[in-house]
Amino acid sequence: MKISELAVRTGLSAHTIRYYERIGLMPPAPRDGATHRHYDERALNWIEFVGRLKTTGMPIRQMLRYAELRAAGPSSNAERKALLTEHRDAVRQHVEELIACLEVLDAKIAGYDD
Amino acid sequence: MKISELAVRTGLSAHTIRYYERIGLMPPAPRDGATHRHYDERALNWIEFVGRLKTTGMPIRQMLRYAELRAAGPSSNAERKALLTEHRDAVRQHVEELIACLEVLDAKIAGYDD
DNA sequence: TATTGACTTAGAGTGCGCTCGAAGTTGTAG
DNA sequence: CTACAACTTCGAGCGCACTCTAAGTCAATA
Repeated sequence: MKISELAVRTGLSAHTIRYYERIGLMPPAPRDGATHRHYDERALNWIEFVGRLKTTGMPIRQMLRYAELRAAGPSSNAERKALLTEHRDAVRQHVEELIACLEVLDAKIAGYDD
Repeated sequence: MKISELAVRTGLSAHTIRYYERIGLMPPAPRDGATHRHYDERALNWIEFVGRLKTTGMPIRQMLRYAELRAAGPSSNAERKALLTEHRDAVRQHVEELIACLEVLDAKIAGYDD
């Protein structure tokens, strides 16, 4: 697919997709006759996964590390797993924090009914 | 207390506390003889609450709106409650999203054991 | 074949939330 | 009384993650 289609399907702008490639967050896209980028489903899946990392608060620096490991092939599996595990644990902790904040918010909101 | 003590007790820097005052996120602190700021427990509580709003992803713009309502006194209670309720609902939704992402992460991590 | 719209690059600009530096003033400890 | 640490203001600078502009190239349609 063309970059415009990928943009629509991921909800990103074509600008942002090129930016991701430029910084190394996406592998260089193959070109139609050395000019226009074209993408397959794998690229779509990757962007969707990156989106989840982003939603869960992973900074781009760390995503770049993961992308680098991915590009290095299966030999990096152990390190990739470690990276994701560490991130998952951080996310779990953050969720706990948010739930605690929700209780404070609920109490504050209830307080306005006095 | 002095700004340095408030800084220690909130985990913010004195720079950041002054910045919060400058942008209107904190009411202007009373001064010791028109010079040094001094704070009471109420200021500490406010910063802690602002910290929870921050943790839960509220942008400063919206905090400013809340701070403004707070400064306006009890007549703004209804609007303050509405603002917090809206925010709480957004946080709840975000927590749901994070939990969904956690499932994806768990699956991905488990996949490395194949 | 001519036009139009989507693509390309390089680089500048934006908004957020601080964070720091400089230069000067004040309050306390010795 | 002196030294010095902590305070003050103002404004510049920073890191992040885009976001946009300009100027040019390419491809499909009328």
